[in-house]
Amino acid sequence: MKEYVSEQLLQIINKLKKQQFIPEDIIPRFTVERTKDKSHGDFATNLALTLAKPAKANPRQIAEKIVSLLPQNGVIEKVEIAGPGFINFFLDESWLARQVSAALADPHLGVSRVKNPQTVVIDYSSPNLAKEMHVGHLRSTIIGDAVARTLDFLGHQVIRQNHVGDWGTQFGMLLALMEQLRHEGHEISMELADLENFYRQAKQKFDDSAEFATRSRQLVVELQSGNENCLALWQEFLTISLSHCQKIYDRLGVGLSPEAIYGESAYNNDLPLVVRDLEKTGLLIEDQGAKCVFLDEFKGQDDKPLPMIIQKNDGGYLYATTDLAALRYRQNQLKADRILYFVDVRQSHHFNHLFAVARKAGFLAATTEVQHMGFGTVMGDDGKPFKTRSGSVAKLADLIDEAENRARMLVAEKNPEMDAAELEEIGRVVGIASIKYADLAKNRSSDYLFSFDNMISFEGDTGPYMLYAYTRVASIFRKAEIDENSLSGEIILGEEIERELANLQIQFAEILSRVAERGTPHLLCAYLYDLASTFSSFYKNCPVLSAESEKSRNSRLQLCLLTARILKQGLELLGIGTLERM
RNA sequence: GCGCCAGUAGCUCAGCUGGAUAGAGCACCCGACUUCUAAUCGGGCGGUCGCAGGUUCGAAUCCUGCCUGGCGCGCCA
Repeated sequence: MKEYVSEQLLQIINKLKKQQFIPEDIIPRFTVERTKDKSHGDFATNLALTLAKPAKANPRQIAEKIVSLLPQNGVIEKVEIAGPGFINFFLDESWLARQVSAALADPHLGVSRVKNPQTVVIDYSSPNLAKEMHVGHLRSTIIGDAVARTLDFLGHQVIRQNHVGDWGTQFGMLLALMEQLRHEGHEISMELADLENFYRQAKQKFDDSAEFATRSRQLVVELQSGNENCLALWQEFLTISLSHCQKIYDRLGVGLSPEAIYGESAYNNDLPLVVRDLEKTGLLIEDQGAKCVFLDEFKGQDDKPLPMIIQKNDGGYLYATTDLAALRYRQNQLKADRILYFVDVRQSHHFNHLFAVARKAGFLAATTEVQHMGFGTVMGDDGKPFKTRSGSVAKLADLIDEAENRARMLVAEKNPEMDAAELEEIGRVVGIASIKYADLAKNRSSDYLFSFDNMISFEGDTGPYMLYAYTRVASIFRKAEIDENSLSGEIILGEEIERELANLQIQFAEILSRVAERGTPHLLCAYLYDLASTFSSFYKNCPVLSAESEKSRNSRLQLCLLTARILKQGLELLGIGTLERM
């Protein structure tokens, strides 16, 4: 209805131009916004204020003129002029009520699919397979996943790409260690159970033993030249490492499966083609033995253009080459209309550079959107990147364990009589919800402080609060023993809080499209929190099952039902599961 | 040195394309459970929006300068 109001105003602007009230060539930059203060109605526009200068008139008078030109309609019940010349719109209550009914009748909750679906490639998670997943992968994984789910829900064709680090020099020492251990008669899969430890061992040997280091380098060369034994060993390593990742994804409820895996090694054969294509465009320049691309827009020290090194002086390729190959593949093979990278914000320079080179080289169509959805660092209490108590990088598996344990203990405290199995299940869901909600609720691009105490607290704006709000609705329906599909009848918005709740419910669609556009799930979190807390007030003030009339009871049950559905759907888009009781 | 990002209540964070009296949560203080789960709700306390200029009818938001912190800057990813 925001669009509806904007539409009406645009027509009025045209009328004002015809009347020569304002000059023909003026394009007013006005906004229609939801108001913060209910006394200002549901929407407000600053149109009259922006027209004051071109019309050479008092904004309040202009506002009156605009209001007089507004057509009668069933959407807006009342219009007021306020302050310096704002126009406030009050939504018609019965219209609002009908919107609620319509959303309830729609399995898609009143959210329409986009008219022009895009093929959106989403690059997220992308862990380095040489090591275990750690806290640094958390944000990419869950924010990327939430955006992927949202785009999918809106009707886009989403292609998830897990650009795992499965290639490079570090694999030499890992393979060398595998080889050695096998030679000594160890069971490799056992040794790889703790990947982190395995990596440490390999690194240690690499640093300590010249012989081992030589063998490692040799294995890298063999691997890259396609030696079969070497590839088999490498494949074995990947299989185990990928299963570690999949375990984490499954625990976190992240929608990444082996199908999404398309790692660095997948582009090996494309790398020479990237060089070939770049040579054709004349962009490739040899500098100090390395093949580079220089763009004037990217300058380093001394105002000299910064190179993007495509091929090293020893013939080896770098991440820029792989990233270019990936862009090329996503454009040509996957037919992407839009490509999103959920990668640490510290790489923003690299991505800007990359995108510019790719455009210049013709790897990207002019219409293809490509965006680096950078995210900030997860910090510890000390304001430094989050570490464990022992000072090492926190493994995701350990983080999840701790969240689940803490959640289970708190749930047990609240429900001393709950049986172990249910406790386990609830602890699991609450623990994961806590981690994910705390992260997703923060603005993507800035750093944030990781705190178990804050996120698993059962008070305030937390994952557990959201889950709790949902269980309260669920319990009404359990108690009422009614089939939710049998509900019908008119929605009555008698109480202020009911009106507020309905008003929020019909905003779901516009929130989702903003999340999809900007890649910012925190907007959805804020919205759902708003919905949940408004529901809590409603729940307190408006008896549902014991409402004063059957009509009111029916109406309130429907408000409850829509709240529950939006909460469940919204949390699902965030990748957070719900519980029927807790 | 150059570039990017950040600085908002005691703490953690929102604040949309410049809009009305800068908002939440936590903490603290008061009040509310014979009634659908009090993991809740209502109220209070708390802010020179880093500083100084500028643009504007209007600036936390845009521009300039400065201060503080973080990050990045040729063959790692």
